[in-house]
Amino acid sequence: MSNNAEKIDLEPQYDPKKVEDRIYKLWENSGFFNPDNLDSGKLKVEGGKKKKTTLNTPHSTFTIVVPPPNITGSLHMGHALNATIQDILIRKKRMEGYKTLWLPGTDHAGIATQNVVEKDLKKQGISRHDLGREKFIEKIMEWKEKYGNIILDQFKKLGASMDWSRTRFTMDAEYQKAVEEAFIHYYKKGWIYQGERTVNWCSRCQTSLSDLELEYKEEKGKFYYIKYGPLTIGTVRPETKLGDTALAVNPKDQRYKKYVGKDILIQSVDNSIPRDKPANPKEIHIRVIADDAADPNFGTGIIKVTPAHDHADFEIWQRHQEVPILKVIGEKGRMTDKAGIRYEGMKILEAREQIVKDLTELGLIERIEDYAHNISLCYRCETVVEPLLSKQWFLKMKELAELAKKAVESGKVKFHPERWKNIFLDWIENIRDWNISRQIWWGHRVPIEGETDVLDTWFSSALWPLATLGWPQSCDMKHETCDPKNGTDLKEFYQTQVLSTARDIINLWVSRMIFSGLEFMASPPFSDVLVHATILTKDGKRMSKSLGTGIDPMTLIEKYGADATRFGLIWQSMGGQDIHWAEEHVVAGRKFCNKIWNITRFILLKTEGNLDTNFIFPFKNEHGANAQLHYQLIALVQGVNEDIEKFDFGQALHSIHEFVWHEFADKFIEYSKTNEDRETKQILANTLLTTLKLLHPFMPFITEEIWSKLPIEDKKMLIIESWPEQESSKTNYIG
RNA sequence: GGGCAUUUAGCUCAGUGGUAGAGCGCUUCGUUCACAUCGAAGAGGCCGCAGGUUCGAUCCCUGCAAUGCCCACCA
Repeated sequence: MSNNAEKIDLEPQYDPKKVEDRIYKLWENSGFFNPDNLDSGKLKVEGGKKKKTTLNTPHSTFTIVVPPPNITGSLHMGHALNATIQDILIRKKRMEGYKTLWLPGTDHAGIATQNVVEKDLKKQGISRHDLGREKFIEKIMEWKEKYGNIILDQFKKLGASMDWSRTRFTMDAEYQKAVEEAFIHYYKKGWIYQGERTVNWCSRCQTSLSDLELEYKEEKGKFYYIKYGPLTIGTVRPETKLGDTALAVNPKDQRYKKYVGKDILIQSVDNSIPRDKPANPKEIHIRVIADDAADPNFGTGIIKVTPAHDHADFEIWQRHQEVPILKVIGEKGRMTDKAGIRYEGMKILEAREQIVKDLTELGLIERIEDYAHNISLCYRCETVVEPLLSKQWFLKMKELAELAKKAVESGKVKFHPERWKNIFLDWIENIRDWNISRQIWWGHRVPIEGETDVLDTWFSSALWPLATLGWPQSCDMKHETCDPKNGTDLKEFYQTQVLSTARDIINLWVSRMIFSGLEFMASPPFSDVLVHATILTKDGKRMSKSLGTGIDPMTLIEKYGADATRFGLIWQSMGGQDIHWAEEHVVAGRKFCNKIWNITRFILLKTEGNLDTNFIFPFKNEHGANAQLHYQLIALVQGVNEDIEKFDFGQALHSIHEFVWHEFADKFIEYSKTNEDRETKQILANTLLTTLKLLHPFMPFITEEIWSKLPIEDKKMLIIESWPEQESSKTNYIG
């Protein structure tokens, strides 16, 4: 054997560095990432028989659109896991003979990107206002050219078999057309309106935010009891007192019945407050109204109504329009002139401090209690978000929500694990109109003459599965009228199959894609939503770059190789449970690579480079080691197929690992050292080939590399080799 | 205030109505020609707590606790 060792072109140890980039280039050059180069003719469509799977795949295509990462981002562990999962699905389906499309791209990420570039410019002492809108957007485009594709290159390092010829960006010219088309469509339907309402305002980003773009933090504050004439009101925000225009009590509250509908006299802290006709500048009148929003059991049972600075108060105002509205906090987070000369220009917290002092001096503070409550923060910069009266564009959600709800309830869209369906339903059933305008510069302009606002980033990403496939150019709004001559992608690949994503954007993104697809294409954009695990630190904490608790997947790939990294990620993905990240499983992955490598080495040496795969039933001994291993392999193939269809990737990988290492290597290979008959060698060869195929979606680089070194005639690349199907136990896989 | 998830070996996690499993770590032995990124053997668990159902529960039911995550306009 030692003579033949030289013929066997495998070093004793597997080195991913010598393999990965080279193999990736081979794949790219092969063109097999592009479905146009895949022949789906060999796909077996069993006559009328529906396979029992969770995937609804009646077509011969299999499509996944990648959740487009922000151009500001770099790959984090969540991306790496998600990309690996999608690659497993795509690679398996490709081997099964489907025309697979995995469509890559990036999101312009309005606020996030604007913030990053602004920060960058600030280092040079430049503000976006110095540049002006046009120049600033040019700067962003420059920035995008430089850094925007980093994350896509990182996907390549991970082995992602995406069709790069179809890479999309949400600010592409065609994509902008799609966004415009969608807006106009809604507008014509009367679902888009402009209105002055309280919105969530970030005073740092200088824009409104939707409810979903908020984060919450518990804050230990004070609860102030303030005298209003004969009454006492509790509040955590005494500075909004300056914007009070009414007091509300519950209509059933006997204590305050006599005040309802009457004006009461209160002392003002600043005689410059421009109220209506103050009889005495130091005293103002305020109306007491009855409204169910007041809970008699909370605080004193009285609400101070500040319509311009509180969502609930705004709703009260909508029911009692005789009440005036007074905007005392401005867009920059400072008190306005309406707050009075004494407070004008102060920041909110300064004003709060000052007014508490002033009220105390006037003897108007009854008492102060400690109080814990949630404050809202901007999800992009963590500034405290203010409810603020503002003129914005809104999209009516009633009918769109109903469409999406029906699709999910009827099972046209399935969530995996199923419990995430409830997250979607809770949101969609209590939905409010969507504030779709943002007061930033980077994004899709609201397509209305004279408008300076841009659209919410999520308005455009809601169209991702449509716009990336060519909508609306190739399609006249209705699925039936798609003209394949204009753009075959939409017709061929829509509806896509699996949408794999992190849980935190289920409503921000997934829900909105569902109703967009239903509205514009009359069918959901995907049949299955796979909500993957969240990767946490070993202590169960959130991975955070700023806290230094994040793990960089690129570091892992550098250290252990991409296959080992993928192994570690998938090994820990069991049933969608959160992952408390443990690097030792990547170590195990690297060891497993080496094991597979050496199993191959052994078999090539053993067979002297002549792989004999011509095994024919029956076995010489149906109860012998050869038969036993073969039947175990058949069971493995079936289990792995079932597990992947159920999205139990971790389970599938555990099964393969167990078989390869402990059954194949530890037992059978040891057995084969003393049993050198032809049948044993055939089983060795067949088992190797089948396990390489099974492993390819999980560990694509090493399996492709090994495959390329196997002495087999008329060999295809492993990436398009036939996937081991579940067949009867008396069938030969290979051949 | 609601809801969801988790709680099993030192660590990260599988698992089943009937003497508990993996990976990593640890101990001992092994320089046999695939692999020391290896092999063999081994130590190590009142399967969160308290009740209940059952002949029998880690697994089913109830309650509790701890941790994490979502949602909610209680001023």
